[in-house]
Amino acid sequence: MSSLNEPRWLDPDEMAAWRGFVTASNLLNRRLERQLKEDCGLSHQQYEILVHLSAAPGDSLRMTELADKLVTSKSGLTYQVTQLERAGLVARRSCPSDVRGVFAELTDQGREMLRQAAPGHVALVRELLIDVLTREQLAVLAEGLGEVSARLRLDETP
Amino acid sequence: MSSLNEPRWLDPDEMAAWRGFVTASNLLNRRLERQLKEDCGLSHQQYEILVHLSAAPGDSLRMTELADKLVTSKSGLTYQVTQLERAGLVARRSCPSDVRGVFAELTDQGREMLRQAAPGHVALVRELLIDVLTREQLAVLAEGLGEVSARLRLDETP
DNA sequence: ACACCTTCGTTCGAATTTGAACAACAGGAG
DNA sequence: CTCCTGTTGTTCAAATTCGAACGAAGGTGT
Repeated sequence: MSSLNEPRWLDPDEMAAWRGFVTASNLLNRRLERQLKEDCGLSHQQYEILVHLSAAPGDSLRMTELADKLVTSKSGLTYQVTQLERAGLVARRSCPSDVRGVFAELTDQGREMLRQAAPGHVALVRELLIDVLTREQLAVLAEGLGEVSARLRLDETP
Repeated sequence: MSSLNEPRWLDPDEMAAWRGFVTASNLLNRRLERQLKEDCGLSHQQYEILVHLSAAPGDSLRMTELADKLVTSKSGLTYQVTQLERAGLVARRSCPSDVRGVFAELTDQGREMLRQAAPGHVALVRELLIDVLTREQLAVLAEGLGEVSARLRLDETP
């Protein structure tokens, strides 16, 4: 009876995992944000845009595709791409096969900015997360959170 | 030579862990945000404020202490507590031992809101994260990210 | 060709977040 | 006591975020 009406609360271990996840995520974001801003005047989100573009064929991606990779809203991406465009790091290019489509493309200046920003960022990610964990912990994290992400992606657009 | 100038980039396993962490975090936040907003009109941040208050002795915490637990800025907390105060879920109380101090205290209405909101929230956290992972994965996550959080806390205020 | 439904990216207003600046106070060294 | 340094919470302007609404275009079935 009670098991049907009462929710299954988190036991101490589960709670520790959940709180650890939330707290680590917040603290990390905060720290990376600060470092990137001071170091090269970029927000973490802007940095990630550059990263995803540089990893894409032709250093360019459709707006929607990029928004999906970043896990952000379309309007949020529109805003940030506009900012990066003003800074000369990204350019918009219209899509040949679809008049509605817009490509965000990394400029030479954007590539150079990324080349300059990446080392410090990666070093910090390493110091704060990667090098704190063992190889086994990293593997578990990758597999577990990969699965979590995959399932979340599926629920999004069924 | 090059090892001194070239940063240690992330190998595929490390990258998978890092991307998994960032992506899962974003997707989860997004999803929880949506659910809480629809379900009871609260943001995730506001919900967490209620949670931390209800877990504190006397259902109340100093503003600074609460901001630390939430991992947010003091000004951000001031804003959100004001919102919750307007909604009648939280009340401000001045501190007896320190004139500058302000306690945020959970009201009866706030307790009731939390009682109503918690089941749905916990169920979703379970569905999207906890129940997706094995007991071992959860343990690794708790320990690993707990350590990451602990180290980040130390750097914050040296 | 036509209606119909979906997709694309942007715009808009509202809500939120942040860091810096601030005033008021606490606490300790001298 | 008196300066000096650090803390506390708020205010402020600026930047960012989101969802809903939108116009425009793609794609499909008839």
